[in-house]
Amino acid sequence: MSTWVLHVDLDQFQAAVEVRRHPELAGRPIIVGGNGDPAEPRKVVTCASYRAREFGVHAGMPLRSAARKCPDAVFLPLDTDAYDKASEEVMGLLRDFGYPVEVWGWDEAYVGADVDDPVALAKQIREVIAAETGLTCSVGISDNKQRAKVATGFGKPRARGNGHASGVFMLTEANWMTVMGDRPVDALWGIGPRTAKKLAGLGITTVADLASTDAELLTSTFGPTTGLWILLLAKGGGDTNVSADPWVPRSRSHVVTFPKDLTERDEMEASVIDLARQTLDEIVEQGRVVTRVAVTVRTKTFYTRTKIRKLPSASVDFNLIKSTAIDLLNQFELDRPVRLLGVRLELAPPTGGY
DNA sequence: AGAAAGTTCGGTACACCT
DNA sequence: CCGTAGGTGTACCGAACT
Repeated sequence: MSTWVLHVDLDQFQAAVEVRRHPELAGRPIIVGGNGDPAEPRKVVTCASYRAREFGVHAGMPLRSAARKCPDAVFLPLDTDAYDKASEEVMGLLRDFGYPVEVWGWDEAYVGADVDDPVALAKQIREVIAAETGLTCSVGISDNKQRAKVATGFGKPRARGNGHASGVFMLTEANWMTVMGDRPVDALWGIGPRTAKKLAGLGITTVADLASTDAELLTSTFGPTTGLWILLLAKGGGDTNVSADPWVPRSRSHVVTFPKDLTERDEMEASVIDLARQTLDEIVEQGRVVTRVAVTVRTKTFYTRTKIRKLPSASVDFNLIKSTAIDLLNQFELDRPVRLLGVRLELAPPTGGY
């Protein structure tokens, strides 16, 4: 009996939730993002349905670009409450299987299970979620989280050929190098464009290249932790622990991108105060306390910097947090138009009892 | 006295998801 | 040449402090 890690990932989550409550939209290209206005600048696609992706639309793309590529799409605003609720439905069903469930955002979770037939379990999970919620998901199976997540990608509808695939893919020691060896390093979970570029500078471009690289070279380039970690990832290793403990947020933040850049300091201060107020209200509601305050500024030129300050002691005092945030804001030059402002509150660990 | 070594803090880079 | 959101987390580095 082995311990398996299943990665459950809902397909085109936000678009699927929208179709579920607006069945007449089924089959149409759907683009969820911003306030649902495709003409709105400075907003991006949060989720494109598979139908919309056929037009080259994908998450992170400016809404206006998406509108150009797919003018007939249905554009919808984000409805976070609806996604929260749908996510909870799914996570509840997953927990009902009786295995530890580690929730990873709205539409993903890891399930740790000691079973003889993880494929059968994966199929059951897909069936139950589809039957109970009308939402579809893909499941990746492995013995650690990173490899399971990579596996899910091969189970996704786009990766499936003409209706033959099950939405389940298993990736283990047995097929890891065969499947992954020739793929670029950024196919690994945790290696993005920057790290891939740095690796390319060392002549390392594929997963097999990376897996056979000398640990010494990697640690001297990426530091002791990251160097060994990416080597482990390339060999198919990863984090094997699935924890059902509830997630405890370390911070809470909000940023706002202005429709038009701000040039007046008064406006900037007002915005930072708003953000601080909103963020503080949310963390107070959750019974949390602030330890550090950070302010982010992004200028017209996309130059983005954060300044951060520790409070003398943990606090929920709005006046203190407000004045700290304004101090931080005033540490910036602020001589160029400001595109975005953000406030992040870092939180003390929750105190034990009640 | 001075070096060494650990801890805290501010700041940055980068990663992930939609 | 155009346009590039929002949210959260970890790693690392240098300087200050101990």
